[in-house]
Amino acid sequence: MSKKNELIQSVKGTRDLLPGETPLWQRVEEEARRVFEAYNFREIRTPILEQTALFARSVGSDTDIVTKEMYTFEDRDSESLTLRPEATASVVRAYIEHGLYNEGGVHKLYYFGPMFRRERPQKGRYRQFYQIGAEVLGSDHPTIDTEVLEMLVLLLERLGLKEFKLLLNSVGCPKCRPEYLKKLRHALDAVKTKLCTDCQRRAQTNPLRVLDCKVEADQPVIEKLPYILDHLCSECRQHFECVTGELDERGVAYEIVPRLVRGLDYYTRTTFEITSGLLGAQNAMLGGGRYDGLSEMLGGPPAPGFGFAIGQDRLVLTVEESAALKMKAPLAVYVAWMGEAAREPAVRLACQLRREGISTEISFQQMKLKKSLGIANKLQARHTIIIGEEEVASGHYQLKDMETGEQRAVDAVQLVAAIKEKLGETFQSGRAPSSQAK
RNA sequence: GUGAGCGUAGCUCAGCUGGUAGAGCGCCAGACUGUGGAUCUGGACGUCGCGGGUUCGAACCCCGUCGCUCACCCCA
Repeated sequence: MSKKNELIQSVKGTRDLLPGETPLWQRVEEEARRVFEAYNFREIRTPILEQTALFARSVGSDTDIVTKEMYTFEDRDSESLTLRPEATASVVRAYIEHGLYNEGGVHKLYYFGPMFRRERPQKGRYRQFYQIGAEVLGSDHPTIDTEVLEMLVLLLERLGLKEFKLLLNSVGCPKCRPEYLKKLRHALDAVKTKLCTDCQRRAQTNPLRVLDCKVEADQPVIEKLPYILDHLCSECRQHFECVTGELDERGVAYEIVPRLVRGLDYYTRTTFEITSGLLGAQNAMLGGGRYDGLSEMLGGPPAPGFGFAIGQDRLVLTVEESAALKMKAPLAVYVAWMGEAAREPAVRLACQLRREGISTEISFQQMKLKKSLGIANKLQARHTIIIGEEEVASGHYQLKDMETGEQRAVDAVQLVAAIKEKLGETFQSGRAPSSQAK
């Protein structure tokens, strides 16, 4: 039990996004929406809470996520529930549950939202973290893979990112992978003793991960291990060649990394990751791939899928680091009033401005003009409207441009129009231009 | 779950070999009865993370604990 008066702080691995940083988050979300919708994706919102079995069956009951990272608890009726660790399973669940496949064609869906994984927090990794993801359900055509990758690269470019790499691999399918794994295990048995202790353990638990080892001394050994790319069945090989061929056609740069491994069980064929050097140890900014058997695993009809998840926390970090976006949240108008006679006209004017969508601040108590201007300055207001006894009497208010310091008397009746004109088209909303609808 | 580093004012940090706290920024007020951003002057704000130990005396040394950060594992 916590002591009285003890400070209560946010749960470990969760954090508050303060107004200083939310503009950047909004910017990223707006750009994602715009790009996704340009590719004809539509938003889906699924619950944060799901039955535990959903993740056990899709992500894989032996994966780290399921065995030790999920927030799982018993509901009052002793049903086991879990805070979603990822969203692909939920999207596929919804697709099946509502029979979207009956509509025919492919479904292109995107989502935003928080995910939960109980790991030790570090840079770019949180227990509540945010993903922006998209899924295409209903076809295994390689062009889908390509189109989605093209879309992702466009999004990153739109956000001003330069330092990123698209890493590509194929992990085969249930037809070719088991055989490959057998070969890999066999090869590992022969060289195991030359590897680091971590890899010796991985050779048992998850042989694919050995390929991903970063220990310098292990590299010569790892390079001689068989890669799955050389052991794909003909269908998987053809699919992969199609994807890379079309990426070339579209001018999307990529790097084939035969050692790229994903941690979720449901992946088949194409897998990929986009990394950024600006991120520290957790350099995977987003990842995804194809999951052709997932729908069946969840009791649905055959419905091949391809998707990705962007780590929004990490994306925001790189956008910050690359300093491509300077966010300002300028206020359009500050209304300064002095004297009781000015109060009502000032309040009425502020209301009018706000109804026009012009961001406006007004003090709720009377103060010296000097003080008001100080506040207007701190809020970075573009304009200050000064209303005192004289202004009320004459019906002309002082309109001051805070940047230039210029000031003139404007007829109160024409004030809103005058401000609109001064703000110009880009600032109709009174906020930065990023809020323009698509 | 494992390891390392760090917890001093709202923020960034200083504080020599132990003598009960300082700077810059920010904040508030004034110089300037209705004109901001500069300058100057003054002011408020600290259980030195918490608990225990050593000591005449602890922000400083020791032990424990909590928190944060980074890394491992794994992933977004």
